[in-house]
Amino acid sequence: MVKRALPHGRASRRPTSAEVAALAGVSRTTVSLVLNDRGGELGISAETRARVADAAARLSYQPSHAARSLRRWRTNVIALLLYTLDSFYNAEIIGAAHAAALERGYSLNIMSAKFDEVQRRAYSLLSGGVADGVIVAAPPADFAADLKKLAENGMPIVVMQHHSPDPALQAVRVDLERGGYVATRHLIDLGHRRIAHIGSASQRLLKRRERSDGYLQALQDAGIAADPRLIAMAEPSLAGGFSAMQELLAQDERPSAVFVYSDQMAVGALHALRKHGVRVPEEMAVVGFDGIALGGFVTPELTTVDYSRADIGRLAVEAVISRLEGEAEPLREQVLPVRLLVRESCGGVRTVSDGEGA
Amino acid sequence: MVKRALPHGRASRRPTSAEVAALAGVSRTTVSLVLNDRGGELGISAETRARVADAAARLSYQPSHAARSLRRWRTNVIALLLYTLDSFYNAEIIGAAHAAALERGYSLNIMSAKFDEVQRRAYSLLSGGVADGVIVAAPPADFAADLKKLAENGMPIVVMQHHSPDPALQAVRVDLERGGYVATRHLIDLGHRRIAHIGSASQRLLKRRERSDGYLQALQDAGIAADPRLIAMAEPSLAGGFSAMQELLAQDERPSAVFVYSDQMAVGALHALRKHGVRVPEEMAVVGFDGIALGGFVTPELTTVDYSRADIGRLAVEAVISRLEGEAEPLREQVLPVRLLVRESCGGVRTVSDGEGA
DNA sequence: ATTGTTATCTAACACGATTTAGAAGAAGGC
DNA sequence: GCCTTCTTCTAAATCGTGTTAGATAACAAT
Repeated sequence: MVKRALPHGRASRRPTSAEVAALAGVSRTTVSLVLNDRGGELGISAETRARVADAAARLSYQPSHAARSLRRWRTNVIALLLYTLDSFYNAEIIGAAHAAALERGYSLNIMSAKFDEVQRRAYSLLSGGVADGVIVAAPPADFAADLKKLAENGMPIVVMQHHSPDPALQAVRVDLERGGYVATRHLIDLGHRRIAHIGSASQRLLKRRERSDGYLQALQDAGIAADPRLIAMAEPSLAGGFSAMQELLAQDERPSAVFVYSDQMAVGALHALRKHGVRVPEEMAVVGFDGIALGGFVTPELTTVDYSRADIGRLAVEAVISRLEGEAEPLREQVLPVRLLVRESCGGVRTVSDGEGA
Repeated sequence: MVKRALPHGRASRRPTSAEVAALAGVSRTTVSLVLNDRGGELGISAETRARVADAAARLSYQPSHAARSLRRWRTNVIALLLYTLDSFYNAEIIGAAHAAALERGYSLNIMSAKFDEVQRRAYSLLSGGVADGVIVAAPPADFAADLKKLAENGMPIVVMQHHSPDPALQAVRVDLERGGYVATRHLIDLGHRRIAHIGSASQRLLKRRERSDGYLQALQDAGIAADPRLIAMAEPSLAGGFSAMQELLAQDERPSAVFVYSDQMAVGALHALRKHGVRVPEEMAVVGFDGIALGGFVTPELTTVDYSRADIGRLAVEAVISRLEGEAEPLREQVLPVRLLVRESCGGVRTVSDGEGA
């Protein structure tokens, strides 16, 4: 055999199935059958199977991902598109998604989709077939249109946490409206009437404002008129929560309670309250959203709307895979429940909801 | 042309370069040359180029990632292996890395490498050629051995933040020893003698304990004997910092200051101090590490050792790409500086170091 | 001896792109 | 008219794998 010079841009030579075949003294077909565990049914003798497996191990052969997915039309990769990687809850979602994917023989490719340019790149990668399916958190309208195109080409796409922006996309979402409702209702039950809301400016891009809708509904059901001056929007970050709270505190007639879009913003808001000498919960009750670990490590400990991040990750992965393997009729939407986690910052009884406090 | 049934596991049909060629009335070769911007030099007329580009756009043609990387020996993907996705600073690293990669025409594939099984999977993916290069945060010894094999096969591998565990791997690291030294030295200069240290249990797996070494060196230089009872190790999390601090507070003779492995642990430690009624900084000075945003939103605001997360991400990506494109002799190691960011929790003067306080 | 059956393995094609080597035609110089 | 040169394009090989259709040999049944 002539040893050619290394072609083109290749730095080194990985072994191919042909080399394994040569070492084992069989054909490439046999190597492929054995290594894909189809040797038994297709009548490759146990002795040959062992010889092939041994040869592959000796060369530490690893099939080429590119060649395999070109031939198989399957990458066994699921893309996970996230907008922020700076939230504590993402780690739980990703961990559970990883475990679920691994169990079924898939890998996760996490992509950031924070900026427009990265979204365009993600779209071109995905339509180039870099993954078999996609899980995505709330996509803005223009990106959702791209994703819809992919879905129409047969790629399973699951929207995570939020409502699906389009019927072509499946959803594994959280009952955010109910979360907003329960949080606000809790504050009402504690006697508050002037209840403010800090929302996320990013919601402007989406059609629905799920948490805010729950807030407004709870006020309406209690016969309290919503006051637009009590609603502040800001970036969903620590700094955003901080500045939104400062805005609320600048008002003549301050609210006595506030429902905040996320725990992260709520931590920023708490810092603003301390800076202004406002005692929590005595002068201002605070309820956040998400149930992140950090909420238990601030003073006062943060009351929040909790839900299972792990279930989101796991169910989203399973939804993609069951579509890919055509196991069952896919569910168009799965809705996960929320629960109010009462700690210190709201001034209520310290429990884990489901209970019916005074 | 006969329309075949869709082969095998394929859900739908994406257009191929052959279809673009047919629509434009040219050969596949021409399509390839035009779409890869080699049409000019290789004498494809402007008129033909326009026709091909138009046909590709009309079909919204996207080259198959698998076929292209099979042929080119290049995926234009850089893998980014992270151990924790729950740290606030990761977002900055990833954001900067993304921007740098995009600018050079590469994409980032973020993989979690938190669990052994995921590490094995990551290794098999990488040796299957799923990416052209790898950026990884402190790999434990067994995984580092795998990475070394990849490096010896010619794959560029860059270790991020920490010392490289092996000379075969490049490093873009932070001067963690100096950070530990500066932080501890600051506490000494403020008059503290009993200075505790909360470290990360994960360091046990690594050869070096960089921050801790700086702490010990500073004590030694000041003629203070290190007291093993003043060193507590725990998981690098909020809860870990909380429990480590509780351990330190249980001692007969409490320290008057503590240098903590990370800001995240420090926030947990601050919560423990408040629970025990220990005033910060009056009764206990605290210095963290990393400079995450959260440190500015806790009470008291956290003094910390800061460094540029963005530079780490950017330089790591550039190191991988310059190896891939063979531009220059690669640097075996790049060391980024740290700076002490003095806020409230240490009781020192509020500045941004570089200054020489009293 | 022929035919059929079973067990085991292989030759050759296909996947979709890039690239090498060279073809076809026009233009120009003699 | 013949040779060279340039411009513009293409046929065919190639990357490493998976898969289809069929080869070969051994053995049994008739």
